[in-house]
Amino acid sequence: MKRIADSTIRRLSLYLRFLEEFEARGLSTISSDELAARGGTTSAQVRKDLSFFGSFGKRGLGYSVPELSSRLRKILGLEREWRVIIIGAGKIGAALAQYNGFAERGFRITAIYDNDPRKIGREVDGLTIRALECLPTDRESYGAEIAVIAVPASAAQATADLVVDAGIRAIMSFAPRRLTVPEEVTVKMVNMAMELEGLSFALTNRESA
Amino acid sequence: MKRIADSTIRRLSLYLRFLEEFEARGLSTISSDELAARGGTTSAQVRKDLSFFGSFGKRGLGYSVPELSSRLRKILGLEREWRVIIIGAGKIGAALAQYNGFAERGFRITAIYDNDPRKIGREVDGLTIRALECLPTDRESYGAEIAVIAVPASAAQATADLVVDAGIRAIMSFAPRRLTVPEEVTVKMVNMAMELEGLSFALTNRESA
DNA sequence: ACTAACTTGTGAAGAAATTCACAAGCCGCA
DNA sequence: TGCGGCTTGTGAATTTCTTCACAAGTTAGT
Repeated sequence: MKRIADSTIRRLSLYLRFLEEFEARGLSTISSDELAARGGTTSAQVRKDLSFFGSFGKRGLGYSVPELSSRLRKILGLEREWRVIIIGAGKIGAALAQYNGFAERGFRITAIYDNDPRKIGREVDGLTIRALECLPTDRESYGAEIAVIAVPASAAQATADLVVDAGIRAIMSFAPRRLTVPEEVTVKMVNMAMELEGLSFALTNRESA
Repeated sequence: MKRIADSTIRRLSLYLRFLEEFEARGLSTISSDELAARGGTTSAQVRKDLSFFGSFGKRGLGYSVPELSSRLRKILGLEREWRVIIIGAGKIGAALAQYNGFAERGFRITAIYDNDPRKIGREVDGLTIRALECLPTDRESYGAEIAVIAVPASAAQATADLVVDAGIRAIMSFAPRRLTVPEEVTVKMVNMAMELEGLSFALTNRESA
């Protein structure tokens, strides 16, 4: 399969959301134009995005909402549950552990780790914070596929090494630092301070026309 | 000024982080190659990114760490403090209010709003949750420039309209939905469930070569 | 002053992503 | 069956972003 752009996947994920809303409202078909309007893109973009994976629509009619959403779920790998562990029980880690939005979309948080002795043993939303050293052995029982790294930037690489050793192949990192990982491991960086700086830039350099 | 790509700004923000680390370690110069290595990009990319704003380096030598970081701060508009209000005191909103990372980078959270009567009046990290209706009048006193929208998707657009009316021109939204705003308003969407779905896709469609 | 070793800044080339534009197909109706 | 209205799927054109490659400039050493 030809390599699919990141931006395409992001949009598919967005389309899926809209389809689910349409599904909930009982609508049965939708056109690329309607999907595009919701997602802030163009109908050609929607069709191109979908075309990488097949032809799901009917000319003259549009897409069947249940069918397309089921196809997208399949493409995105959302027909199964994914187990997620969180490393770092600080503000971000704890907030993520408590956030319901993940479970709703099939990402179940199965464990949270920290290396601060004062935090270990405490509970966050029903999960006991575990010692980071336990991760390699715990992994057998939890069998998680995804790790969220929410540790200070200085510890991020070591943490990444650890989870990679534990067999995890997907990382979402909140540390503003490139992680060096084997090729088969996928890393997504999320950094809200960076997003805010983007807004700061926009506010500062707004066209003064 | 020619339009600057979003990805460029994101990288500048990242470079600035590395520069600050270098600064803290007392290093005085850095080459585009070193910056690139940290950021997971190429030296040509670094130089091109910087070239949109001027020539900050010395051929043969590299960049002065203090000078470049000061330049970047200026470009990104980080020489001043920005006031941020948070709309929505749910899990995400509350977590953001408590998170120190923003204040450290010059984004001061000045107010948090919700429309749930049970939440109004409660405290989050020293801030009292205020009624959403108060936003238009409060604005005078707070004079915030940036709004973080952390409300359910169904309320996102109405919330956006409200903050735009209040004169805010920069929005960071956690709702997976396109917000329709006047041209002069900048919106950044952040959605962690979407990021996780990107990982799900990667795990599912990993090359089986 | 000259050379060797570096590194920047930048047009030009190349790659990637987006948009255009239209043939092909579907539906409903007469 | 044929026609009109609509929407998809997709090569081609276009725009945007990244990488290449090298002249120009800097420093250090002799």
